[in-house]
Amino acid sequence: MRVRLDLDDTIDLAGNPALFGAQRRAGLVCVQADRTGRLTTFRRVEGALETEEVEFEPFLWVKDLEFLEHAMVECRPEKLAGDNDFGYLIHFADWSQARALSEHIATLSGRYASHPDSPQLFINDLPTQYLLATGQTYYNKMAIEEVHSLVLRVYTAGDVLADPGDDPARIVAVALKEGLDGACRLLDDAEESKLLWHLSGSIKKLDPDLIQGHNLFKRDLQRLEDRAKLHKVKLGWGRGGEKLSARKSRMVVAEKQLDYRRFRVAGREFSDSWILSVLHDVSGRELLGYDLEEVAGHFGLPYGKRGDSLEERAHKDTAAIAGLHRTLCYPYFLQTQIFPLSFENVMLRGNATRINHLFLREYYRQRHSIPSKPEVEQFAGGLTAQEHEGCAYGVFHCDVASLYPSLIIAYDLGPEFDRLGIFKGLLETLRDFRLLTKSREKQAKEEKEAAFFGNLQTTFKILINSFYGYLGFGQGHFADFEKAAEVTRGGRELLTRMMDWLRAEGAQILEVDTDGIYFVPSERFSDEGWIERLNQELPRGVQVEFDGRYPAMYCHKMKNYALLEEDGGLIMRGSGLRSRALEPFLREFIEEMIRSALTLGPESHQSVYEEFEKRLQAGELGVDDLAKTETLIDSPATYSRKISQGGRNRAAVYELALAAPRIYQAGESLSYYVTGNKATVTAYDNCKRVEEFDPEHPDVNCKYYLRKLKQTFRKFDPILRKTPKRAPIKV
DNA sequence: ACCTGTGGCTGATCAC
DNA sequence: GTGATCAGCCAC
Repeated sequence: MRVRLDLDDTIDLAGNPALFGAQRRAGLVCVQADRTGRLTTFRRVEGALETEEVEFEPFLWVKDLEFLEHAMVECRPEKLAGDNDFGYLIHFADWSQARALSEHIATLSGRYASHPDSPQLFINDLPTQYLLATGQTYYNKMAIEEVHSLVLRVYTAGDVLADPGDDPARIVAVALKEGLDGACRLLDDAEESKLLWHLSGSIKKLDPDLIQGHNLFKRDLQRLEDRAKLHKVKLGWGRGGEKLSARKSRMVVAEKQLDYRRFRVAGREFSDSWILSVLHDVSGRELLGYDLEEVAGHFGLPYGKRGDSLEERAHKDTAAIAGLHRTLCYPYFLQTQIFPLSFENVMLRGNATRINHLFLREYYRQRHSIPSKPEVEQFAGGLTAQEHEGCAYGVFHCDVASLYPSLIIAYDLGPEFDRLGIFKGLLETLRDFRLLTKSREKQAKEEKEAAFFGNLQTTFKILINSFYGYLGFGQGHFADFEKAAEVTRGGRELLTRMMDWLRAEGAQILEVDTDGIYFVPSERFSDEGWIERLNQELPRGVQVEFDGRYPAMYCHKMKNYALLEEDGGLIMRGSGLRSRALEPFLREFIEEMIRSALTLGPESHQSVYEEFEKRLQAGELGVDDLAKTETLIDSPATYSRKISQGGRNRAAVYELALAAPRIYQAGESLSYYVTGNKATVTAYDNCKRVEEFDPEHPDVNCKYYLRKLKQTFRKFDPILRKTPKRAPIKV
């Protein structure tokens, strides 16, 4: 019996319109709007594509009707329930009327549509409006393989070993691969314009719903557009032959701001595993760069090398890209069945924005008024504490399961203006579904089934954890900073009570951060019952779990520690211990010192220092070990502007990016080493990119790195020598 | 026209 | 040298 791997057969979707949308029609793979505002939907039914022109009335929310008076727009206002600020919903016969009124209101009020105090709430994207108003979502009742996807990879003369006289930007080949299992085909016409023409023809013939690539937006599509422009060739990739187009866009991922040109084509979606890798690495923080080689290598996928033949390389690369997408897209594929957003938008927009759309959809459905965005306020976060410095032995770790979601549910900390009260309900439903999918994952007999439920479980977890963040999200209509502050305050109080209880039981607390505590137990922790005794002291609705034990721990600073595992593994935490910006040899040095101190005893790390010093002096450390790798947070142009305005200090990465032969963009990283022959040099004046290193004429500043090594040793040495006040308890 | 949050450590630079 | 500040990175 075939197990259908889709959401609809797993959980009660019909009973949860706020979470899954009110209409679960199957197979939607794209919603497209043409310039005049006509809407077309594309569906996969039994593998075939069904195209349908649909009728739809666009809409706009407003605070009051005064702006309608002199607007020459045909529309139908509707009074909404409740007393929230956006009390009217305006319906229009077509998109141009909706846009006209939005612009009219913007002009009259002097506030652009997305301004925090704007009197209008306008979703400036017709397909999104359609999904939101109809309660439909993409990919319903579909398995991920049923979405017709096409991997695309462009190769230029610069990528391959071409004639020196050849233009490195010339496209020599484009590789295409249908889905995970399709064959790779290579378009390699010698005449570039013919190649581009063949490519458009192939895309039309293969008719993919989704075009996948690695660095698709900044690399492949940009290259294609540049060359198409040069040859005056049209890239008519749309389902009706429409041209590829692009607009400037920006994405914020953790501290990085990514500027890119967002390409789009009618009737199809784009997916870029470069962007997905950056998003993935926010939690993993293991990748030094996001090129295909690095990312594919990280996920254990073979990829093409420069020396390979073009066929070989294209074959491997497209397979790696398809594999990357299967892994990285899955949670987004599932989320696309939840949110009223296209697959592209689900990938490219943040968690809190997505949750905002859930609210808007349900309030639209129930014809209820919507609150204005709140005033942004600062609020306190989680509790952190360090009560021990140095080494400790026989360490326990306990933490509160889903701390913030539990507090929100236990104390009903939903947004004040959520008059329909859907916030808590959504959270409870998600929590229940997560438990369900977790158990289905465990029961699964096939690998595919386990992967499906695993991904579903992860998806629910991500969503659950985003709800707290939404409360403190200034752009969310239902954000509530007071409630966000209550949640964190509840968390701090709970942690404080746990710490008090542990101390009273004779434990020595080491490190505390937000929802978990590392401590050295007393003899009263020798039986498993202690966790229950602790839970009895805590409020209902929160659950503390025993998360693990470690033979030894090194406490360096708050949020900076190392854990020695039973099997000898060493877990490093914190920017001071594992930052990617640390030179690899220093990372290794720090790790070795800590390992030595924890396993062989304090003072043993002295010999690690001596060994590294010797290796450095003997020139045994290569430039890759010494080089620093840093990310350009701003674009080099932004950096230059800040420098000229005196807003920031100079930094080596940016100076090198500016001096480099190619253009660097925000979000890219660069490796460099320090040159010169004095121990103290200004890095940004004495640095070189690793690519520029010439082994024939090594110019690494050995004195500079020896000094860094010594400084690092001096910083760690006194802390590594510290041992606990008392001997560990045998438990 | 886009954007989940707060807390904490460290290195580089600069003003003194 | 020292302290302040910024930028970058990381924990949760």
